[in-house]
Amino acid sequence: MRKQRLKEIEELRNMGIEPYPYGYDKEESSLRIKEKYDRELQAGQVKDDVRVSTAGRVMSIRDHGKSAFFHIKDQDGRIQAYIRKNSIGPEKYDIFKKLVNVGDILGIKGFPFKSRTGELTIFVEDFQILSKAIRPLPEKWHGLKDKEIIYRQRYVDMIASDDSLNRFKTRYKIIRMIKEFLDGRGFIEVETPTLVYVTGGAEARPFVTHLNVFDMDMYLRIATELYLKRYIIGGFERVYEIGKVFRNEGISYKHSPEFTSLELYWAYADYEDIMNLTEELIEYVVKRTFGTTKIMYQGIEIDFSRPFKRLKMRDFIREKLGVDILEDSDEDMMRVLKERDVNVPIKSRGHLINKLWDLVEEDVVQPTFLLEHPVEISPLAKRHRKDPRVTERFELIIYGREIANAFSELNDPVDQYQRFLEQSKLREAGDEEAHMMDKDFVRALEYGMPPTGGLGIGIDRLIMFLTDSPTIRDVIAFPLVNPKSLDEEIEYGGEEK
RNA sequence: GACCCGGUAGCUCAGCAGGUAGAGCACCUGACUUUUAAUCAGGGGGCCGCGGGUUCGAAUCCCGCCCGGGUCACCA
Repeated sequence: MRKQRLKEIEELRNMGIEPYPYGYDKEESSLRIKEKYDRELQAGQVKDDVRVSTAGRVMSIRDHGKSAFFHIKDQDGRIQAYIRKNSIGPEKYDIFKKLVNVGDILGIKGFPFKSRTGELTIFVEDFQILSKAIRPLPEKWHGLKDKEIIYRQRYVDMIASDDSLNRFKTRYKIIRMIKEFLDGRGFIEVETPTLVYVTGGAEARPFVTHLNVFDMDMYLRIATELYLKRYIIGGFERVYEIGKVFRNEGISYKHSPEFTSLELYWAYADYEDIMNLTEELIEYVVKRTFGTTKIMYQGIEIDFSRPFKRLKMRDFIREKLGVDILEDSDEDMMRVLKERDVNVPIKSRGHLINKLWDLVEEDVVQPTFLLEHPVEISPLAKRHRKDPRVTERFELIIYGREIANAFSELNDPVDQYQRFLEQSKLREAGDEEAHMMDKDFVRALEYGMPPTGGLGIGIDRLIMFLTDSPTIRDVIAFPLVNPKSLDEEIEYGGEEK
């Protein structure tokens, strides 16, 4: 088929038609044209006192001999066009019939009318080939189902599936809404390094790279936290960054080695303030994107209206499993785990608590703030002012998944140094996910960081909910895939095969 | 990492009691001036994921590998 298309391109050039011209005067989108004329025209009615010009990819052609209907698709949707031999002239019509195929990019000019069946259509008076495709599109009815092609060649998926194209448009909108909200609250969007000397702000294995000028290993950031706090120390009071972070770990429906995080830091605020901000932010985004706070995710209705439920981690686990993570012994907790067939080597009390939580987290479906995690599992959070066994921390749980993590930030340099020290010991003992000692960050804290509340949101996971996507790969346009040997030979012209 | 399922035409899939590789869409040729999965007639198109084995003969059976999907485990 490629051979056939390459032949056609040659034919076009022989006729003096450039199959890859430089531009086109696209005046209106398919959507705009429909908005303008759809209501005013009745089926069969013609509006030939106006002219429209648009462009897009040919998605289907229904040839009737001396006339043809076809659809073109652009960023905003699809629109039908109608071309007729006696209107456009036999030469041009012949070019359309023989040298225009599904998949090509076409510019069309003409006037709007409504077909017998009532679909707004452009009566084509002139067209121009803007790009010849030499590969065929996927099947028009069943579309593209092969996940491998969907992820490896997302451009094909976007062409074939309006849902896919729209999903990434929605992603853009959601991120824009978040920025709009935060800007309105006086937050300043900043940038921090992606290449770092030491990683921190999360527990994760980093990607390692090498800097030639200093002949030293460097890392890709695993979080933006420690640099954003340096902004706060420097004098900024409300900052945020939306950006990629990298974690050299497994891939799953909710994990990607490269993902987008939002982190924000708010001086003089505590975790209560952050909690209020978080639910306002989420509600705002959902409402502005969908016009309602209720959306369906995988067949279940999720209501994002404020206030979100607040639930103390201790209370919830006690209620569900009958064990108290603050009062009961490790043995008691172990017993509960064993009763539920969880048999894992226990590394620490914190690990036990995490495992208990894993047993109950899927019971939390509607947006819920999980509060006051024990100190053992919250190394970066301040202790609770009323109960030193827990921290001023919350996670936002939706559909059993963590969407956000926040706390009153630790700003005591001595305490921070101690925690780094403990972490680096773990690191030396082989724990690749333990924090590295970040002496410059401790030094920065020594200059004094105001009391600060911080928030991290997994943007991709949030977008999964808002686009009803079952896996994170569906909301990352070009997800990481196994490179696989590029065995496809690409040949042009001449050669026989 | 363990287990399960899959990889056949550009796409969606059938074929798997071992015996010349199929359909629909797409493509090419022809007919058709309001179709929308247009219709009708004809035609071309395949390293059956890769490598090995069994066999007179393998898309089909056996072994290994690669790639993908799912479940569980690990991880947060």
